[in-house]
Amino acid sequence: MKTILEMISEHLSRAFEEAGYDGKYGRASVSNRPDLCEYQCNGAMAAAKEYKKAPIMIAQDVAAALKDDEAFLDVSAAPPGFLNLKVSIPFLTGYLDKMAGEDKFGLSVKEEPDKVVIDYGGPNVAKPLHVGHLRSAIIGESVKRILRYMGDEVTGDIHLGDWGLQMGLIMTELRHRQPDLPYFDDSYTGEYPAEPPFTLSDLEEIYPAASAKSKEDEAYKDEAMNDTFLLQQGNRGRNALWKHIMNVSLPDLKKNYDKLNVSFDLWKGEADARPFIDDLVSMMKDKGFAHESQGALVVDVKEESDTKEMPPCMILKSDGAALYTTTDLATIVDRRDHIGPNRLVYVADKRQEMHFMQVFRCAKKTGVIGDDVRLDFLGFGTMNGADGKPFKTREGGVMRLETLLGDINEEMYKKIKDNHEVEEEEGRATAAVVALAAVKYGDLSNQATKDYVFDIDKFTSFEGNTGPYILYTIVRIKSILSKYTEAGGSLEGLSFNAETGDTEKALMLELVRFNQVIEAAYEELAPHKICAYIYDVANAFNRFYHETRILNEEDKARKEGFLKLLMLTKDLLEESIDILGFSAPDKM
RNA sequence: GUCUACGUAGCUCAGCAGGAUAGAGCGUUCGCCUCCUAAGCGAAAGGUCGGAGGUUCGAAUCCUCUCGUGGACGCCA
Repeated sequence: MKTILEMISEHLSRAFEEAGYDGKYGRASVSNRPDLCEYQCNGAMAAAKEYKKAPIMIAQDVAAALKDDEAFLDVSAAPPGFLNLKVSIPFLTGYLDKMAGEDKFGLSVKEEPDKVVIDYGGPNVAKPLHVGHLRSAIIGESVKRILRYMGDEVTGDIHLGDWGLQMGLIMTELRHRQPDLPYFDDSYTGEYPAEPPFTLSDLEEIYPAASAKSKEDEAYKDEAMNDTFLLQQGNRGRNALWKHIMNVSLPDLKKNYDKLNVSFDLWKGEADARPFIDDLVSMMKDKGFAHESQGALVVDVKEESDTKEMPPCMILKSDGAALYTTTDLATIVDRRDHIGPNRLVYVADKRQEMHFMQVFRCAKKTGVIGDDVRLDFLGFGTMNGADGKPFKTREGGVMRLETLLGDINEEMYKKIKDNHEVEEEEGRATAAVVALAAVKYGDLSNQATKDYVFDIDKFTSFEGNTGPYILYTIVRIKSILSKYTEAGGSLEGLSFNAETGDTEKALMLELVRFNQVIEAAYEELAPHKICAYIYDVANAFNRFYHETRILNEEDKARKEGFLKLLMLTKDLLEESIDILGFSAPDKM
């Protein structure tokens, strides 16, 4: 169904035409002066030029044409040429009725859905998830859900970092520690042990140690690069070791993403792109796209319109090894052949923008992917601490995700316990739900592309524009509804009030915005628009709640009208937070 | 150096296909629980929208310049 603005615009367009003007000027928008009106149209001022007529005259003509329109309670022209509109209750409740009766509140889903692969998460195996991985997971998950909600067929792929220098670093460090392991003996032909030569916590300690050494010790780094190269060349021992690393690391990653309510359809990684690399490179050579430059194999991706230097896209390093552009391109081949998407969305740190621009251009230029496939890069900013610098623990180290979530869960649990008596188990479960909402909403309510401040104190205070505020609103509504049904009331067959109070109508006016908000969030891949919206809805509800005694209302029909409104508000908020990737408890 | 993003209240951020008095939250001050969860609601104070030009009837929003901050600029990912 159409958005409420589209419907109002249709009425306006008809009125413009009736008054002798072009209907294109009849575009409505939500009022920015709620004290004067609910919706407004500024078309008369734009039309003034074409018709060489004072805008106020045009506005008056249109207002006159709308005089008997039942959609409006009040239409007036205001200088210099605004059209101020108030909608009628039947028009509003008619729209709400349709919303309540239709799937997805009447959202017009895509008639021709796209087949989309969204690439997000991107954790490196063998490294614990830390706060830096939070954004890609949270934003990617929400964007995936937004795309799906609009009807697209979406595949989420975690795209593990499982094939780069980091693997070589781990192997090198391991070799230094345990030189006798058979994996490093190229003459060894027997079966390798089934048990990995390390535990998860070993791995988590090995990588940072190796990484630090490689930065100081040139020879050490060369060794790591050699191990990486051997791995990529199919060296038997290195590959057996690689399997161990994966087997130890993946279950832990899954566990952590589960806790975040983030899930992937595909757990592929850079390593899975490997089978496609050779053909890809040959093709680029054969067709003359790739050429040798400073020892490396590159594809030029400069374009006439470029205002800046655009370095060529590097396909192979001078030592012949593949690098991340190679695996990203090969991954596109994999996705093209096995999924056949017409859109690819990458959610990664915005510092990688140049890289993806090169990959996209190279893919299109070399025909790896057709021109009809849309390639999008959604870059997000850095998560900073309260001091405005990249987020660190108090000791200055990298904070593990588990630690962070654990801390917030604990704070949350205390808060719940202070609020009312709860069973330990129930309180803990609620705490986890609310804490996750706090973290996710805190991230998603900011524009993804900007850096944002991750302030633990702010997240544990839970006041104002926060996830817990949204949940609290939902919980309030749930509580009222369940009180009503427990007392024997039925929520079937209720209808909206034909006469409303101010805050009641204000809430209705928020609810009807749903469709256009979701569409905007979809178009711009902008979850923060949904956050801003549900915050407005929650505010409107809480104002209504504070001045309305719902269950004590004596007029039965009126009470039922309130309850109908509550149900729709609750459903809409719950569906919205589901799109954002979190959920509400029954109590808090 | 080149390119790029951003600069809005003390702090953290919305708003930007131009529109009428620039909005929230936190913090500060003051009210509101005999009533459906006070993680709430109401009110006050706080801004020359970095600066300067320009386009326009009208600019936080579009253009140019300028200052400041962050980021990216071929063998890491």
